[in-house]
Amino acid sequence: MRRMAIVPLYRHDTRHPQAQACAACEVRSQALFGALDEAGLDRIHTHIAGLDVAPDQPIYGRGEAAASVFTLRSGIVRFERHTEDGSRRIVRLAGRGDLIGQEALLQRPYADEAIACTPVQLCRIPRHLVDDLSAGTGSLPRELMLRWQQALDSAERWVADLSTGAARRRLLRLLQHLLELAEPGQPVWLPRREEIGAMLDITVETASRMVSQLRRDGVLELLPPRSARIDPAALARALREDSASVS
Amino acid sequence: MRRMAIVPLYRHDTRHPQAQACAACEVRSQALFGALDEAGLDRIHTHIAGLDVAPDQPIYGRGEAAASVFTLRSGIVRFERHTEDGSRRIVRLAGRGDLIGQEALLQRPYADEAIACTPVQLCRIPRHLVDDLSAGTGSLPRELMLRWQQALDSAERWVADLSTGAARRRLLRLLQHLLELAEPGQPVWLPRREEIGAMLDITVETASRMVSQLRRDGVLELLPPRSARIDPAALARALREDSASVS
DNA sequence: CGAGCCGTTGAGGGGATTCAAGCTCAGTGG
DNA sequence: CCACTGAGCTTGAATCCCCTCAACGGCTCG
Repeated sequence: MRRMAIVPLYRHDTRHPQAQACAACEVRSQALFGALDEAGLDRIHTHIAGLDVAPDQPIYGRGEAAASVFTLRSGIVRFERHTEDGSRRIVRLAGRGDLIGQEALLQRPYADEAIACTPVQLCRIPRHLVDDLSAGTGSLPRELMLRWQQALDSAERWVADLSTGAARRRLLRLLQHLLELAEPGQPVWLPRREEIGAMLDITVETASRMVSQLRRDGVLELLPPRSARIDPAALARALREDSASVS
Repeated sequence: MRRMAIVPLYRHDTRHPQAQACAACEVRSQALFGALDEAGLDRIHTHIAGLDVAPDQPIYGRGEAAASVFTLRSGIVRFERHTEDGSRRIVRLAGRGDLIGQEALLQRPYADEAIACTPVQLCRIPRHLVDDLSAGTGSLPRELMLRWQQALDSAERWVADLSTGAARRRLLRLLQHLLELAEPGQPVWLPRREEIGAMLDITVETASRMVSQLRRDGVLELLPPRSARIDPAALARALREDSASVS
């Protein structure tokens, strides 16, 4: 049901292996433990598990007892909620360097369902490890609050940008967002039409029509297995024209 | 433009007046400084300003340099964002006991525009006061993270509940939300139709039609100056029937 | 009392949904 | 090798919900 294989991390002799692995981490500068100095890293004696999660596999579920937070090393994760009538809505995305499942630090159950959109690599950080490091006088608490603020900002942007206006504009904004999440130069991940529907609260048919239309408009070029090349200039132009027609 | 009159707070001789005022605060149990014990309160030597803000008056604006956080003692506050094309969207509400403007603690500009919906009473807490109190070994940092998580949850619910589905259902969900924000037994605050529009991304006309319809259905009873009595049972029934018709 | 804001209601048009059919493509098994 | 299948995507046609435009009444306030 869930793939949580523990992958081997880089090891070294002179310092604690976990500290070595974290010091060598390619997202350390943006990730949570970027806040730790070398001495702080050396205090990491708890095992941090590296996980790979395949697309559409859950990382955790809403309501589950939360014992760990995760740093997203690569890939894209979506957060879903279900409404009482059974329909589902994607409320936010997370990308490289983001911290997810922070509820764990408060001994709260996870608030959303977190599911991998693309192949995902993450680091599972046990709650007590963060607790121990926070107890000191370091900058970790502030760093954590910063992540929370980032998540809050992301959720509010989801309301203002992706849940407002006509379907075409919502899709254009989504493309902008996906462009930011993608590795520079690489093609962007393009969600399934059904996923686009759950993100923008539109039907698969409408999502399909809008994507096709943007393809014809030269904003988008489909690269069949769930990705696309986006022309940023054409995207910006489309957004401008769209605004103009309204006002 | 903004009313920020400093109202006198209760004073006493034996302890620092601010500690006295906070200890006597009627929302202390839910508010931020509820986390402080008596000793902690005694360390509050900085002046905390009590403010009254009239409806539709801003508390702070997006992008403003943020020097203070606020505890909402009574009333309802809305958070707004503007999209590039000029339209505005309400992305979240805050009620009694909520902490607002937490970005200030991170030395970040305010992320949204915060505006009073009803007459609002709040406590303005300077950033350094929180910094000083956090430096100790108290539970304040954890308490702050809890507020952030609450805000995040509120924003995500805004996406899942108030930005999803048909207009009627969105309004029903909004009424539920307003019911939770109201003082028990008191009539709920009913936003202007234009505000309902900005909350649910519908037009004033649609908002008006839906409100009138719910009034005829007995869910709602208008109490003209911006408030209403809601029949919780009828509301629940309406939501159930609405779900049934979809599935 | 007129001006302006707010709320309501109607009529018409447009955009999204619904229902339906057909397409591509990967995987499976004869 | 190729029919068969099912999932995902696309497109069309009809319907419906919401938006747009418009007019009007109640209310407050200068």
